[in-house]
Amino acid sequence: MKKNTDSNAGVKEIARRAKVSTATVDRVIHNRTGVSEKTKDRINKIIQELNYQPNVLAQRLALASRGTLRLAVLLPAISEETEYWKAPLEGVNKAESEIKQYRVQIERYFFDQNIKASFEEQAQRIMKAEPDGILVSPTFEEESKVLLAYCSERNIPCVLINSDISGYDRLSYIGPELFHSGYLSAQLVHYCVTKGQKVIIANIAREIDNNFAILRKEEGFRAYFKENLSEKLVLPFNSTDTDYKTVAAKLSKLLKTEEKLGAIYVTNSRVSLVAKWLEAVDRKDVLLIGYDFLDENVNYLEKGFIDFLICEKPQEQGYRGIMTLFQTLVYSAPAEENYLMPIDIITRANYKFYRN
Amino acid sequence: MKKNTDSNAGVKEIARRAKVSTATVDRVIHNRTGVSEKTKDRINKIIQELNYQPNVLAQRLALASRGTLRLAVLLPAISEETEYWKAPLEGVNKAESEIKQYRVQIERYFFDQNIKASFEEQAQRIMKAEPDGILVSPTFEEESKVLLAYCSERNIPCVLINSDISGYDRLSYIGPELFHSGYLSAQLVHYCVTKGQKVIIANIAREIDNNFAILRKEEGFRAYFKENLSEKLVLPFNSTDTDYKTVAAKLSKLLKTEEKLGAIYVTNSRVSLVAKWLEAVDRKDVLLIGYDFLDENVNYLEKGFIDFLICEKPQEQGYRGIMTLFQTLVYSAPAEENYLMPIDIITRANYKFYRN
DNA sequence: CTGAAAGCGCTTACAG
DNA sequence: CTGAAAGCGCTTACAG
Repeated sequence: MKKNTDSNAGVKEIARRAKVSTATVDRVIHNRTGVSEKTKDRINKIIQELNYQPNVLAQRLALASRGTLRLAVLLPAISEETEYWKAPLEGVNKAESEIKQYRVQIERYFFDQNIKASFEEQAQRIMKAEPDGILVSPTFEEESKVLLAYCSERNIPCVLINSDISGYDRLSYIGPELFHSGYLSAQLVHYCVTKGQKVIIANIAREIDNNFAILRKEEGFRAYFKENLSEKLVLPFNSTDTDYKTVAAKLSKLLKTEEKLGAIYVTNSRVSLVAKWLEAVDRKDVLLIGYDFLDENVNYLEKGFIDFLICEKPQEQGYRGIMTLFQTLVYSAPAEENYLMPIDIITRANYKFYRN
Repeated sequence: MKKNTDSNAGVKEIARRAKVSTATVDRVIHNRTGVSEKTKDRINKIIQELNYQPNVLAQRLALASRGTLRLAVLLPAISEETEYWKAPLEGVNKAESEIKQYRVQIERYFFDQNIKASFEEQAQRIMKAEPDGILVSPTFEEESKVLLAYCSERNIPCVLINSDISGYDRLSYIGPELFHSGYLSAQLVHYCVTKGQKVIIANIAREIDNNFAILRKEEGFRAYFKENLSEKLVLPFNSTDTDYKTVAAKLSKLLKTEEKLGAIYVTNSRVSLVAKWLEAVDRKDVLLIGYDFLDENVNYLEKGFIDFLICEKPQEQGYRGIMTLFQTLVYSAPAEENYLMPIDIITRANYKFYRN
């Protein structure tokens, strides 16, 4: 077996040809100081000639002798209310198991989605811990900005997942493009309802007015109707109570005054509440669209009460977030500023093959 | 910085505790012969205690000193007829660039999808070359079986992508689950057409009767109609001519006798031919579903003549195929016998975010 | 059945 | 400004 053909020559070969040591070659490769212009040029020329590609394996292995990299992750806690956040965390775990060889340590912090102060508190803890990189789901805008400012100041890379904060320094945003997510849902509704049927857009969340994700999806949804049908067909439904009983009562009330109901679009993963209600009032004829590949939702998908689940790969968001931090910190690899997730459509017929 | 905490002790630490050399530890780890039961047990116990996890990096780096691994890939050539096969090849290329550090060499062989003999010929060339592993898209069943028999005999791992051959030894099948792909399409049609409308199922391919993929999708499609509507609504359309002119003429003829046409389901990537025809006869009202994220198809998706594209990640099939061979050959990692791809639904509203 | 030693390709602390 | 040597954690050919 040949080795050191041009295509896989290493630092040794370069050193030999340049009549220097591998240490000097290494210095040039990494643009470190302390090499005379003359030798630098000579070495660079040889690197060009050989089309040198570093062996990433060996690089990482050698790097392992350096200190541990500490990453902090700040995510909503998994609550009874929603298991959504399990998925990004699984993604983080998967990434961790892949890179733990390289002495990466991940510290996990959780906050209560409904309590602003808990976010603030955890953010403070992170800043005290001084990690090398941060992954955060910026549920609360103002409090997130504090964290982003801290990172910016100390040059700590910070990746946002699930929702973005504009106008602030961050390494990368990894998550859905919300407008088109709503727009797509409207398109599906359009395909499935008959002329003149009304559509409910249901926002079910503790906070709606500050919930950028919900508002943006609604915008996209309405934009489609404006372009292709009429906004008059869209009936708003808002509930800041998120328990089944209240939601069901409110929906029943709305139903009384509305006979030509064709579809309901729920702007988040609470779609199972509506599905439960549809089951209770025995209305399989109403098209129901909502979010996220959660057990309960899939359950109603199977039964036929949910027609479409929209899903934006939450697991991959966590996974890719960690990997992005890692690549940046270890190899100074450039990161995509906006990594938008695909908008997956899941039905009763294809959910068995879905991979988060 | 600590090292050798229990969680990242290596062979050295094991050797120290067992009072043997690392070579012996290595033998035990890899179940090699030539170690006395007694020391074997002792070492295994320590491995358990320390919850030893090998450092994959170091493993691979050390392995690099062994010979080159030679993989053969047999795929349809990219033709003017369809650019579909570009994607799996790109996946192969991506995998190659990730693992080329480990001295893996990939030899690519291409055959003409329409010429059985060309498949045979290339298969012969591969068998002469005696590669360590094979990735093949088994377009021609009988000829593929010859290749599979060869692999089986010599214990060469073989991965099939895109379509499967049952009853033969192979390491793994990576590709779509065709029945549900057809079934899902029927479900989408069901959502979108109104009562009593007819649906054309269009098979456009040189060979139809031997084309397992097409037949199986049709089965799934019909099964849905049988369960939920009626098979009588399904009109067959077959064309073994794949040029636009012939297809268009045939379609126009069929259209004359059929007034209540609601949708057309094309069982492969030739959907753009039908889209072109719909454009020519100005029938945007007909729902059109077909396969694959090809430029031309996406073009018609954008224009509104294609409504849904079904896509089964062809690029990932190639990528994962190579990775599976690699993992198996290098680490004796177990492979999933059937790795079924998700069935992605792409529309005008989400195609911009799709990632093959 | 077992071990000492060299090697995979790169990086670094130290000495000059 | 430069180099010799050790090290990352694992594997292997060779010697006994």
